Amino acid sequence: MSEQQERISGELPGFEDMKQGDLKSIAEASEALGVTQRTLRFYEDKGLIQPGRVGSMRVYSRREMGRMQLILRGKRLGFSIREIGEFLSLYDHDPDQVVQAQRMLDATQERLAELRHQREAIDQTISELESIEKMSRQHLAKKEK
Amino acid sequence: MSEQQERISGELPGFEDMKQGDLKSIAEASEALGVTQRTLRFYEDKGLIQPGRVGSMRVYSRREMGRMQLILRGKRLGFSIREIGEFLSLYDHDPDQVVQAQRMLDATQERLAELRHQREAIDQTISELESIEKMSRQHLAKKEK
DNA sequence: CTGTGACCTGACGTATACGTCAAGCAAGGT
DNA sequence: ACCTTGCTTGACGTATACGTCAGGTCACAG
Repeated sequence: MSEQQERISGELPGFEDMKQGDLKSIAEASEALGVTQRTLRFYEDKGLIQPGRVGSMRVYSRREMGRMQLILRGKRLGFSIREIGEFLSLYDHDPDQVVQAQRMLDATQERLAELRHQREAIDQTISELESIEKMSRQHLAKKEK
Repeated sequence: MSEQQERISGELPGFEDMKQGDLKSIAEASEALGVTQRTLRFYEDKGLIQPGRVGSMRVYSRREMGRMQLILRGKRLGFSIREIGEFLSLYDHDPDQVVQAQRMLDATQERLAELRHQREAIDQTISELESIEKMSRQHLAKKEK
């Protein structure tokens, strides 16, 4: 094992539980989060996270892992990376989270409106497709004879 | 008015109603269909339509207009241009439309499954967002005091 | 000395459905 | 002769979220 990787996750054999504060290498972080290393570097490029460095190697602390959870949640909710970046940025520079919560509320409502609209569109499309389905079946049944 | 355009839609002044069979220039076709000229050329490139030519100018007959309606409908239903192209191709080379109807049925069902799945996902996302909405409001209400 | 593994930094590729120039031709009007 | 209109064919641009090389460092194993 190279010193480079072991400096972080295994330099104290037999003392794994004591390694300082859950610091993870990029491999461990991506594993734990279920994303690729590329994704972690990408988010870093976009300014969403700022892992520490040991030499040139990235080090992911609990803070970064927490931010990543928020980011992934934001993605599941359909926010773009840019939007998520704005939330996090506000979150950082807004001690009592008032501005932040307000913007979040706004964005949430916009997104809800979008989703409700999409839902209607999908429902319409579904019923249109169902009628096509029927017609196709009838057409095929006729030719079956 | 240039001869080029008038050859199609206006060469018989006073007899506009008699111009042979609803032939349209690209401008008229795009106008009637509510798409841009670029779109018509794009679909032609992709092989979805084959308008005739008078010299180098495209001529849209009722047949092309009909195909365009099908194409636009397919798009509204969420099929990709490639899929639509396949339908039309089958439609062309399948006299009694049995193969065609079968493929259509398959694709329709796949799409329906997708949409129902999407609907569930959207419903989940909506309720998650609604709970975030509540929490944001509470947070703001607290800070309001 | 060389191979191997984990990491690093660019930088180009991907998919979709067109939008947006750019440059050019033909023909009628002024 | 020149301008304008309508049309033509390329060909590059757009947005998003990464995927996928290519090329290079570092340190230890054999």
